[in-house]
Amino acid sequence: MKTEKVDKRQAILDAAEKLFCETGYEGTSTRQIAKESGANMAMINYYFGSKEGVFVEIMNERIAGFASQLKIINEDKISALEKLHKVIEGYVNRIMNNTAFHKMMHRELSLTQRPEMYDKIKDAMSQNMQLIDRIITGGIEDGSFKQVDVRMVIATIMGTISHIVIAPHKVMSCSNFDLSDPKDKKIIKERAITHLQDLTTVYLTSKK
Amino acid sequence: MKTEKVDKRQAILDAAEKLFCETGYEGTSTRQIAKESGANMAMINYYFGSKEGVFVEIMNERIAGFASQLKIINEDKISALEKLHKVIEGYVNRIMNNTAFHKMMHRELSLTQRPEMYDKIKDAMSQNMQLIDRIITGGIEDGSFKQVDVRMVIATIMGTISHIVIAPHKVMSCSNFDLSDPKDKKIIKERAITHLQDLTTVYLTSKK
DNA sequence: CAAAATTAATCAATCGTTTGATTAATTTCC
DNA sequence: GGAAATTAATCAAACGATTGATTAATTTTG
Repeated sequence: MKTEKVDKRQAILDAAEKLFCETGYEGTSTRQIAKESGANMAMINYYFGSKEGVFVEIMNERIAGFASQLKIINEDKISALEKLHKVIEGYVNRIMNNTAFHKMMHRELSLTQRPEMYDKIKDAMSQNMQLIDRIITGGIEDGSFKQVDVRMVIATIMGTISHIVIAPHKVMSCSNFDLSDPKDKKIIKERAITHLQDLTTVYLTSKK
Repeated sequence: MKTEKVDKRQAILDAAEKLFCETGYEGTSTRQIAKESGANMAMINYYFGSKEGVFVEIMNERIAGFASQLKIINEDKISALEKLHKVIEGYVNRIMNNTAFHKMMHRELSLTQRPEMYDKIKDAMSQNMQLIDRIITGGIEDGSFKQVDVRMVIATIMGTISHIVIAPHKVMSCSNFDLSDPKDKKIIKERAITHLQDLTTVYLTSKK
């Protein structure tokens, strides 16, 4: 029995995601998607209505998966700093395990073309920021953190992670790291986590 | 005298840059560029050979302008921390005065399609990183900075700025900031500079 | 006038989508 | 249970529209 014939619908989604990540939405044709997935071109419209329908489906799936993971942390009975460290670890892992999609998300965020998508990504991002905001603000209020520009600290946490993913790897590190190599990815992940945890600890708990 | 008839060539470049920023390279047609610039379609190929020729021209101009500005700083006879603060200020100003182009650059960086462009952006970014690297490394060597993961600190500086520019503004700040409003832009710029200078100071010069 | 700039018209290629037909699977009915 | 009817999945071919590019003719300019 071959594993070949699984699900044409899913094959289209997989191929489309890969191509969208690599060459962008406008840069990917339905014919490429059809060829890459092994499906007939008509199947794209049959299942998803349109090319944009495929895109929306992909983004919705991914965003839903993203949102569900992080919320429990803020309810833990641990210190604000420990919460923040947990969020950093979770965030780094999530993004660096989905680098291609994360790039695509950022690309979409910098376009004005598909407002529906833009709003969806914005909302998802907004939720994450609010979560971190509440943790830091909580830490400030209970005196364990000093007074800081909370939104800027959030920009630093999220921005650092994004930059590591987006910037070319040979630029990031002096040696020849490669994020597609699982071994190197693990090393970079740990460096990122260590750095951000250290940075936030020093910055948020330093005296005066 | 009308300001109308200036330079068709430049009009094409201006229109193309605006459109490329708004809707991406693949998402912009030569006909749109022609209409927006008031030039005939054939003029695009007449002056630049091809659509990609226009794009390359725009990127080259911008990147050249970018690279020329920052190098003097490292030769100043000031402390490593002061150098770093100057770099941060210069970097924030440069990027936040060219948000549209910066978004486009990042978009291009996340695609695999135009290797020539990719390499060009990579090299420009690499130069900037090396500059910052030398400053921080210098500070560590002369004992004014503590031992840190230099490349990660750079990712934090650059990533923070990028995130402020790329992330939706209503998400960044609690109130309704708008980067296209010069007044709000100035406020955000100063917040960003203050934050990053404060952060690097605390982090790089903290004891232990 | 000659060179440069600009135009409208046109090109082949590709785009996303739709069509009508065919096969495979499922449900309905006697 | 088995023929008939219905639905779902798949296909090759073609659709009109748009793409980037080019032509040849015309206008502008020095």
